[in-house]
Amino acid sequence: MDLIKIELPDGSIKEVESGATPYDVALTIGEGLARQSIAAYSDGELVDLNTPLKSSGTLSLITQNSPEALEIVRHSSAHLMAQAVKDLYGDAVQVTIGPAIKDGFYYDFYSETKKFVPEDFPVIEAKMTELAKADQAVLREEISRGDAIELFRGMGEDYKVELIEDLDAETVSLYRQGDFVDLCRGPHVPRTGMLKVFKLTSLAGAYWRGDEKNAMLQRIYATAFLNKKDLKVHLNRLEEARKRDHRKLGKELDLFSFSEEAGGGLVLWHPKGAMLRSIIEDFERKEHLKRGYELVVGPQILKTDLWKMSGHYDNYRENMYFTEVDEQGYGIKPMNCLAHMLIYKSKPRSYRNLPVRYFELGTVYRHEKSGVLHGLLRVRGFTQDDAHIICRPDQIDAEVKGVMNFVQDVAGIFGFEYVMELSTRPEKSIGSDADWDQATNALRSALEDSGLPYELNEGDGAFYGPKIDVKLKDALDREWQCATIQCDFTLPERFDLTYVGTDGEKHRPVMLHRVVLGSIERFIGVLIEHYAGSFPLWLSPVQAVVLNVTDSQAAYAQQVFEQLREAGVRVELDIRNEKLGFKIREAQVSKIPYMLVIGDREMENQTIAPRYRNGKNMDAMTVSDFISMVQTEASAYK
RNA sequence: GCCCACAUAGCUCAGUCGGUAGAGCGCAUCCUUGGUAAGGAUGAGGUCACCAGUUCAAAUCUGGUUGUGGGCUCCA
Repeated sequence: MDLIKIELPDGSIKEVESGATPYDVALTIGEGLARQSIAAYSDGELVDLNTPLKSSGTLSLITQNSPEALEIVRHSSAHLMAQAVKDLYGDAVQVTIGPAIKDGFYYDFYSETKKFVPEDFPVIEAKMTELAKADQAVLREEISRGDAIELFRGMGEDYKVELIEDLDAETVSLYRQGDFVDLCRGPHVPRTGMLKVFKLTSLAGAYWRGDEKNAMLQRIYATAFLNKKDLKVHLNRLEEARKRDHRKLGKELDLFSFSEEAGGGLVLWHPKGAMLRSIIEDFERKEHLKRGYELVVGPQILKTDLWKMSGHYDNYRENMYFTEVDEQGYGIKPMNCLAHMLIYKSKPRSYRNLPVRYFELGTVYRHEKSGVLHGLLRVRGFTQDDAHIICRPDQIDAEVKGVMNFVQDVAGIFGFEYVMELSTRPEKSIGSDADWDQATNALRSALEDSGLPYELNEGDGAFYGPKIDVKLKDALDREWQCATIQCDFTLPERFDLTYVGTDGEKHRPVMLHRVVLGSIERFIGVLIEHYAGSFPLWLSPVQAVVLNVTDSQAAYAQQVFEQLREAGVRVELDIRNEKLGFKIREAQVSKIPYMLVIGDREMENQTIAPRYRNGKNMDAMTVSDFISMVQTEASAYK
């Protein structure tokens, strides 16, 4: 037998016989390590623990402590689940795909007869446990593409056949455990006995290959961990996240509601929610004016012909609401750009006056598919902090950077972490290569200048131009697009926007569509979850509540309340005939930052005794001292 | 829009086998005047989401509609 040299991460070299596996190598170091190992990197490539090593090279073992371990375990758990399902339901169910995902894994099944229900979960879990306890070896096998097609066709697994038919490779790899076989790249745990902690979580429909024209598959979501403790931590985290859910908090804090009578996806803002909105809108106007934007306001409906001219009628009609009066058709605006262009067009423009930056808190209506509505995060009527920057091509760069800085400033104030994505030219697109290059480079260089990481979504741009998307996460870590910057060459063309250049000729400007918060509704949804309902003082709809200890201080409490309200503090008065503890509790539960307690002592000294919502009592102070404290704190966005 | 599930008092939820409904909180009234997270008593409040159907009888079974939740597709 030939000997090969295997270099380990610590630099040491093991000599083993050719054909030895990573498991064998692990054994030479220690039995414990071998037991702990899940897979390995051989020359940088992920391989199974029982893959024969044919030549000298590097080897790095993936143990339970490695970051990759969980993903492999979950992927193997997906196979185990598929095996269990096939064992239980046989030919009635076809397997398709089952990857590991963040927080777990899923497997998609096709069946005409078997409808999975949550009651099946314990049955499937029990079968999985049984199969795992059997501790079957998980074996990799490589066969030719043709043989694989024949094999899966013989088994009646049409979806697997389709997958293999679309593969380029000469050979494909299969994984077998017991009598279950699945097409898979691997790697997997060496034995099913290594899968110990798993839990089926939910059931969902999913289109085959993510295309709504294809068959609807049944997806079972599940999760798996290396030990029970990690599973428990994960379940606790989900529990905590549910407490932050903006839909739950929105009801508890009386911020907003939806009504079946009004219609799905249409928000009813209650006084406290409307106050929060209004605070954010005031903030927005101020910040935009500071940055050279001008406020504009367009109409809520515009003639249908205009939507035809813009291309929305052809490309976006499904999402629009239309109305007709006096035989004239109107479209309710799903976007704000049209009015802004009409304002631009209302008079001749010179290169000297560019860029123009039109800002509007524009309320739009979009007919979103019923299944996608989600609290405030996906609605049908919403207000965008929308602006259109119409500029010369040579100004794109500076304008994009300006918007990026704006976005970063605002994210800093709210304390958000975010993910950025650059989406480039899709296959179906319009405009010249030069335009696309220039716009894409402008966006890219703004991203590079920010020094922050971003993802590249090749070919994911709008048909009219590339874009940067900024995504924020909700309590459950789902990403929601908020800010976006899009370059557009099409609409200026379609609307024949022009400016007179230095040469006295007409030129075509470029338009940037951009939002900073995105939609006020969505932003507030994310904001509620971000702060778990405990808004900083400057955002709190109610900043303070005046509480009297007994009826005898009611008149003084009333006087303090009025003094605060006049000073612009958002304050409430609670002089109900209740014990102080009760009132404190209510204020605490509604997450009001300051509780101002007034008893005989305070009335005597003409002071108030503030209690912060973290439970800390402050020394008594005069009302005017409290007012200036609140003003200082709020103006610093605290 | 598609798949699965769900819809009972203002809120959170119970309601067994088909025999027309309960709790806690909240609300109202009264008692209590109490110093930092729930004082006590009494009372009001429900076309069981909506529309059909099965049945002597439907909150309960069946179908449809609307809405909601988790996904898929799509998107701020």
